[in-house]
Amino acid sequence: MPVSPQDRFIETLGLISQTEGSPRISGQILGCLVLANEPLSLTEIAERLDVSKASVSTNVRLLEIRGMARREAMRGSRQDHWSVVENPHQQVLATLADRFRRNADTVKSIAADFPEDDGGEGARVAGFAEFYLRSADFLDSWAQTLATTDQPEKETPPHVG
Amino acid sequence: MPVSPQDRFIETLGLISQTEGSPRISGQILGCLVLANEPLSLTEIAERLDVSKASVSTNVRLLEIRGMARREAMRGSRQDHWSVVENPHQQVLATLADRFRRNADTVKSIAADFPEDDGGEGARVAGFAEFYLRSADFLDSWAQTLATTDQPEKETPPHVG
DNA sequence: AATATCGTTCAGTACATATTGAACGGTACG
DNA sequence: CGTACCGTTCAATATGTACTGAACGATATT
Repeated sequence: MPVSPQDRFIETLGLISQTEGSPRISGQILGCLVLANEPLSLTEIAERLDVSKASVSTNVRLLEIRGMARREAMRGSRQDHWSVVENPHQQVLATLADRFRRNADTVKSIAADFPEDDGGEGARVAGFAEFYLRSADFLDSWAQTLATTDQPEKETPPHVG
Repeated sequence: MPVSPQDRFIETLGLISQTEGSPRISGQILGCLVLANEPLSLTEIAERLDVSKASVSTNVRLLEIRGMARREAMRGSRQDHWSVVENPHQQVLATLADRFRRNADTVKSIAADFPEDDGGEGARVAGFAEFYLRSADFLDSWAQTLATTDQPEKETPPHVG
């Protein structure tokens, strides 16, 4: 009994998610939404993945925080429905950039506490901070690239904002 | 009793490492090596961080695999000594690029298994694969940037190789 | 206003893995 | 050839957290 391409995609995204330090389920949910191409209810997702609704509730909101999923109200239904945003990766890169920027701030303030005659310790720490800062900038420009390049694949540019 | 900037730097790198899904100790070791600016023995690292030598052994080799640390033989000592490489971040970015490339391959092969009349499912999956592939390229170019820009900060370009 | 239908929260469990102490193998020294 | 010194490996433990079932609160319908 070979597994379907759909299941393999979902499972793969779950594994990738886990490798990157996120809950496996969040990746699986993402795959689910990508395949569906239409808003899915919390119950539908839970049944599709065979997990509890509590997990779906928690993790779909995690995706929302990361800017990858969006909650939508469906006409004629009291249930919340969820779908992927236009450029899910763009959003997650921006989030990642924020994290790097925070890292930069933290390390930079530490670097400032080193005395002058520290034999270069403070300078090396500051170098780390600079890396995080430049990384954040780089990630942002990358996200920008995705925004412009992925757009044409949609037939109707949504002109968001 | 305020903690020293050194300790805060080490602890911060440990936290960041943990956030990114790696063992905390590996980040702490990295911080240790950065501050030291000279090769440190396994025992020295273990005592500095107050952790077991077993952990240091395992995690310093993890840093080695990621290309951030290098094992060095010190004249007159039977002990292995460890130091950070010139551009630790450059190496880790390249490693990350490899991972993305593997993700791209995996997802791409899954996308190929979708039938023609799948309502666009296969195309969306392929879009994911393309993102991973382009991400890998982006990471590589980023690493390249670091290689050229970080070099001047050293007074004597080591001319490794 | 009462009831039903949601989504969320919370305590508890299960699970993965980071970390450790002790045993092991290998290599240089006497 | 035995001994001491390293680094690694392995089984066991500790720790963090993903996940679940059940209780809760809120909202819409009747």
